[in-house]
Amino acid sequence: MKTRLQRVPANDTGYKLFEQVGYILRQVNQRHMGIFSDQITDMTPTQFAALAKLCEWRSISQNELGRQTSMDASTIKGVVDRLRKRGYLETKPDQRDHRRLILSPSARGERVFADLVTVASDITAKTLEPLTKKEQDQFLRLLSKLK
Amino acid sequence: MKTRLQRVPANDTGYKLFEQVGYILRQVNQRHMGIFSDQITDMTPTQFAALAKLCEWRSISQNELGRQTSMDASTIKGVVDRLRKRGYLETKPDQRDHRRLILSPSARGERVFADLVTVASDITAKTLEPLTKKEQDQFLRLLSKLK
DNA sequence: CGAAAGTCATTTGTATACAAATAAATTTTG
DNA sequence: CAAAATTTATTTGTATACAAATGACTTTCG
Repeated sequence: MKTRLQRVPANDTGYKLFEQVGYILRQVNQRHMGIFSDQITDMTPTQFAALAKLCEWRSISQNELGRQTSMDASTIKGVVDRLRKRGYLETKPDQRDHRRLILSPSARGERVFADLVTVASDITAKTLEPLTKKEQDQFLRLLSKLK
Repeated sequence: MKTRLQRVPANDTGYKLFEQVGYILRQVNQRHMGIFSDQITDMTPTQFAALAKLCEWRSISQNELGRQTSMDASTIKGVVDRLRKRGYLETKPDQRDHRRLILSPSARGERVFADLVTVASDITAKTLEPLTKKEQDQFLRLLSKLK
């Protein structure tokens, strides 16, 4: 049996890290992403969000897709590059506005997305599982106010 | 006046991205981190969490600090390296267990943390501002259940 | 019209975040 | 005790996430 490190904080600073909303948010997010990657192994939550919006819009510029999914220009670029590399979307230059890159889902992208919609709902359900149905509604209502 | 891109989704896939908890969580987290970096410019939320726990424990191994702050071994390593480089903490090898790296806050680290405690509470308050006091309690209670 | 301002996509740099592999040290077990 | 299992820290690789800078293009405004 080894001598263990101290198991109890030595110092009560009066600051409770565990009560800070940012810290709890981070943990909840970690748990959610764990559930996500258990159920969907070939795509990240961010990639899925981008693909979902793209399937909804059918045709959209890269930066606009970023705005629609709350990703800044450099983030959405990386996400789009990876989705393209895996054949989930196609790109073409905009003929009217030569700055823009127009994105569309590939047939494969649409198929994969359609197959994953149900799974995505399961993921949300599983994430909210610790709450009763009533609490879930309440939580989502309050959470949405904090966007 | 230029011809604008389509402003409305072309396709109703029946999938509501905006109702998925993971997506809203991400947005709330983004807003929170924005508030954080407005108020605390010389440290990230993650670095602050690590420093807070370190000031509480006074002396703790690197991986244990990671567990206490929900960061895996490689994440906490990077965070600790950056805090050390900025003089917020000191490291020394453990004499009893030669695998371990013992961390302690520097005098500067403790001073900076003490100064930031109030600001951190302001950040939490600001993050929760869209909710009434009653809703805030409710929200934190439900959020904590989802850790 | 033409200069100024704004937008789009890209690049670079920094900082989480986690998986997987590794080496060294320690603990557990047969 | 010695082999097996575990733990610790590190390294590598991939993927967000955002700030800041840039060049190309478009829009606005005087």
